[in-house]
Amino acid sequence: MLSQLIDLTPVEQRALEKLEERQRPVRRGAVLQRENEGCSELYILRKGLMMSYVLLDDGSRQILRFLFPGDMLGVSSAVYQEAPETLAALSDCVVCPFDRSALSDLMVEHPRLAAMVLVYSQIERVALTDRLAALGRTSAKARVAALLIELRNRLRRVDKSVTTAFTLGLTQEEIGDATGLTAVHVNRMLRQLEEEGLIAREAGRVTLRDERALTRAANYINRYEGLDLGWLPRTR
Amino acid sequence: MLSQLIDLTPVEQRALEKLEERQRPVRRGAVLQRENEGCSELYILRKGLMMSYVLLDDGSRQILRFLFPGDMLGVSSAVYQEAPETLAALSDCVVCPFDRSALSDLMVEHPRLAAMVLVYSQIERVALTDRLAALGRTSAKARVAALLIELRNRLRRVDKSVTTAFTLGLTQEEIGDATGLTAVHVNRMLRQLEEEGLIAREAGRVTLRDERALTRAANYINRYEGLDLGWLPRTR
DNA sequence: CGTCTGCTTGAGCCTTGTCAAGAAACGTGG
DNA sequence: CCACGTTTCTTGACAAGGCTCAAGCAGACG
Repeated sequence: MLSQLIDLTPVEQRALEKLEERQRPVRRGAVLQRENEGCSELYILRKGLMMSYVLLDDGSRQILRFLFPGDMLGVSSAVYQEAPETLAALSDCVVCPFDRSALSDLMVEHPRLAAMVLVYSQIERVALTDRLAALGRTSAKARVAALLIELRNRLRRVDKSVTTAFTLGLTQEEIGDATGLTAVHVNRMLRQLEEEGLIAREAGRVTLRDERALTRAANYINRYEGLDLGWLPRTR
Repeated sequence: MLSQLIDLTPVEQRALEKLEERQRPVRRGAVLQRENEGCSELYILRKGLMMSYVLLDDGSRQILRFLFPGDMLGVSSAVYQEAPETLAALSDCVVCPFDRSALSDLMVEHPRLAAMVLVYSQIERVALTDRLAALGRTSAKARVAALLIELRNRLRRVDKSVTTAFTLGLTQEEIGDATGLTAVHVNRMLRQLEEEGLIAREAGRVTLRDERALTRAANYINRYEGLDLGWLPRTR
């Protein structure tokens, strides 16, 4: 992920690889980090699909973000005594845990990587504000459409062969928890998108049939494009 | 802001002050940075209240964040060729503009300040996820209550004399654009909170009368507390 | 003094949620 | 490979929270 945005020097590459020295498998459904529990580790997701979520006290869940291979997990938790969100695996995953001190060392020794971590966290921030605007100001149909496009785009970053069809490894309840809807209503929206010819569905796979109309319905922006990183520090 | 979280060395303090060398007044209602326009400057807000928002293509607005003295503005815009959000002044303000390269220099020369910028952006991120959960999963009343508490808490960070009463310099339409509601419904919710004795209102001032009940109704968490910054790099 | 912006309130509607029940898919142990 | 239990999907009927439209009012400001 970090390495996809700029060309790294061999030294920087080695520093990043050092973060990924250790590997840990995580079973589907397992929780890597629980909200309100202490935790001083960060992770890089190597394989699989994860999510972060919070539980409200009426028991409802808000999924904050889906996490893909290459993503850095738990940065926000590292800043707090107790994790502000739960990290859970949606499929069998592999993560590379590393200590907060490793992040600290990285920032001292590789300012350009430090800047990249900041850039990365800003991309994530803007993606979150997009979702905030979606939940605050768009219809149920638009939110579901936006979720589908976003999932496809992020899958494509990992696997270039993904084009318009993909397996969405999510239940409709999970889609609802991400978009602020009920599972029942998600079902209705998917059906509606299907009836209108915007998507097709079969056996857990979704095909985006009219991407233009879908993007328009969703008012979606790909936040991994349009970056300007020319101002980053030079390599030491 | 950055300086409130940890003790800085004199050298670090001077580096921060350098960012605030220049000052620029911004009139109430003025726009400092417009969505989709180029922009290579960042700012530190010195005085006044600002907001960041996006406009959707049906013309509706989502306010993303309110900005208080000490906040760093435009970090996310610095990462993109075009600003992802608009920055506008809600009252007469003073900002200190500085160039992206100054941020870059800071990260090279003061790793601990670089880490603080990252910490700061993570606090903001978590506050955004709280709002995401509020919009996705809580009632109109809870959202309005959460906004009131958050405003009070952030005002108090700037001015310790603020306790339970404060002037909220927002129209009900702005509250609506922040909480994903219409101005009309915000009005009804404020009235309801008042009738239930949770708040009092007079002439633009709000008093939190039953903070415990309000916090419970809002399920609000103060994200400027509970930090753990022991792992930050040592000063060089 | 007139205009404009913001606040307030009511009536009716619409999007989304709730509840319920059956069908389909999935996973597991025998 | 089958049988069973469990999860997930689907659909309908109904309820409700929040939106729209509309109108009156109050205060700010030129």
